[in-house]
Amino acid sequence: MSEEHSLNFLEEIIEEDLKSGKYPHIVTRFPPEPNGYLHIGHASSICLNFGLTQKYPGFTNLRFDDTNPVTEETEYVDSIKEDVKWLGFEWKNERYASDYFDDLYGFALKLIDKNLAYVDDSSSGDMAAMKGTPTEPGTNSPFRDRSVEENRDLFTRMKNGEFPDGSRTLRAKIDMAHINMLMRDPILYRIKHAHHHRTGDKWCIYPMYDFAHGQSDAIEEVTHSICTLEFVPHRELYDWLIEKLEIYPSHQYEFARRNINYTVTSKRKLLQLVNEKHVSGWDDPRMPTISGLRRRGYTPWSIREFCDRIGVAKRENMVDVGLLEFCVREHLNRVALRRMVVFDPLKLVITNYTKGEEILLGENNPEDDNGGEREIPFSAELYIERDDFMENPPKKYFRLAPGQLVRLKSAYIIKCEEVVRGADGEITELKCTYIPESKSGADTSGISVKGTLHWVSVKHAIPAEIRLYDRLFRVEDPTDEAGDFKEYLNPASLQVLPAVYAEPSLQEANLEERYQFIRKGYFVLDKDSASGKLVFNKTVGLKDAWARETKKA
RNA sequence: UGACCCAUGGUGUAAUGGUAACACUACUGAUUUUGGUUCAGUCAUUUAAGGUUCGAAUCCUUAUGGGUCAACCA
Repeated sequence: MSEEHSLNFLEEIIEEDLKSGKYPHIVTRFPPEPNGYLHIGHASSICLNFGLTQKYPGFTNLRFDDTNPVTEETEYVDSIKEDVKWLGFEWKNERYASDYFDDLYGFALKLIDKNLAYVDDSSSGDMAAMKGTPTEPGTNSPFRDRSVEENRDLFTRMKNGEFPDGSRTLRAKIDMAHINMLMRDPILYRIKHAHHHRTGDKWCIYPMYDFAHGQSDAIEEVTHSICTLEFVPHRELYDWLIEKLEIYPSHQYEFARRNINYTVTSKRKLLQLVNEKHVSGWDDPRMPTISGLRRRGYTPWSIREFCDRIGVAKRENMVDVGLLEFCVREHLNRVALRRMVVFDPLKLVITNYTKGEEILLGENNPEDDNGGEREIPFSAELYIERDDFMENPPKKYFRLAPGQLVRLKSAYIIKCEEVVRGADGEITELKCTYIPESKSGADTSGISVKGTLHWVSVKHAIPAEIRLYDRLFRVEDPTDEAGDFKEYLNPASLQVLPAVYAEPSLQEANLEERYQFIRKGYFVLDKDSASGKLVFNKTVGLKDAWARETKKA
């Protein structure tokens, strides 16, 4: 897809490692926690991890980081697998941190035996107090010097369920004065009498992230464990545990997560939007989730292309959503079937058209020579877009106006002869004449016009519902604003047009196909459609030079 | 007030001591039976100040700015 641009910093590291013979092949993993749906930010990580092993010898595992049973659910596991597949990637092994709970338990025992871990009876409040601050050292827990035997006994009993939640933890014995807060005797295991989505009620103690992630990497012999920047301070602990446990030396590398403007990419915040019904669900087409983007009409290719274009680096960033839109337009322009749909109808009668009706042919896609054509019924009574007519047009307006010529797409050139008004002065109808020799594809009129309009025959039009979307938030970075991020939701992010007029070929619309409603934008059928009821989502609009022009004036 | 990470056009990424490049956006213009597409063009002395060097976006120092770290979350 994308050939030879320069290497990102991870590719440089990997090429170095491969060249030096440090590894014969590489192993990466994509490690989501199944506590929410994947979003566009995850797509970067997915494309990175899977992309690396497409480019270099090796493979990528899908590993669920399911160490916190109270927030994790099978529903999320299923959605994550579906999304990764839909994006076009295949994992070598499907693994779960919970697959390794027995190994992890053994690792904990090993640390205890090496006198590098201890059971602490302190409350979380006490532990926080003893932790110190980034500028002040912490103090040792009074339970820090228990004997190996006592620690073993207590930890075993923790596992056996003899103690209530929160009463004890297993901590690494490192250094309470360490400059890195994470090295101040981090918690390794905590007691949670909770049902786990995979291990059921087998365990009542669960490992913390730091005691599961790196160890799982080591078990799978992951060579390059890639995560986001906020884990940089964890790397020291990651390395310490691997060293003390004497397990496979996986290495952690960090890159900057991708932020996109006018949205949020935090599973916590997205969950709030879902739970508080600000959106219809995780797959609401306004959501930056993979499932939302899919329903919105984004293609896997466009998302991969987007991730490819924004690249990988270590600096904070805010990517313009306009680039995502560019990527999807780029793809849809190549594949979308052209169709005509009138959103806001104005009736147009061709007074000199006496043939009754005829079938015209329109190309499915001008970008595709093999795209074929579809039939479009034409008659004397048509609908055009209300804002494609102006009684007193400004300069450079080359749509329809009294006395002005315009082409009807794939049909004839017409001229506006008369404006008909209703009782309240509202324009109700346009009377036009057409030029019979100007038929599309067989034009012998010699007339050239500036404007081309889409239209639909009144008698043949079929109804459809259209859902238009705008950005979910009014501000670029809702998280950066004062107050709650939800105060910045865009109240006009969804606009429903319950009954537009579509050309009849759209009767055959299906979920897989992408459509360009000519001069309107790209659309995709929504799953809410039923037989006899078409519902379309707007994926993204066309670039609109005229709108820019009018805005300037 | 500590430690760590980062700093290149409006945005995102290149340039690995030797002419600041590519893409998006924006703006010009050409083409066009979608005001779409396509094509051509325009838009930066690299946060600042010193230093090393024949030569610095790149190396060093300091400053400034931004981010991260005190969850029994990941």
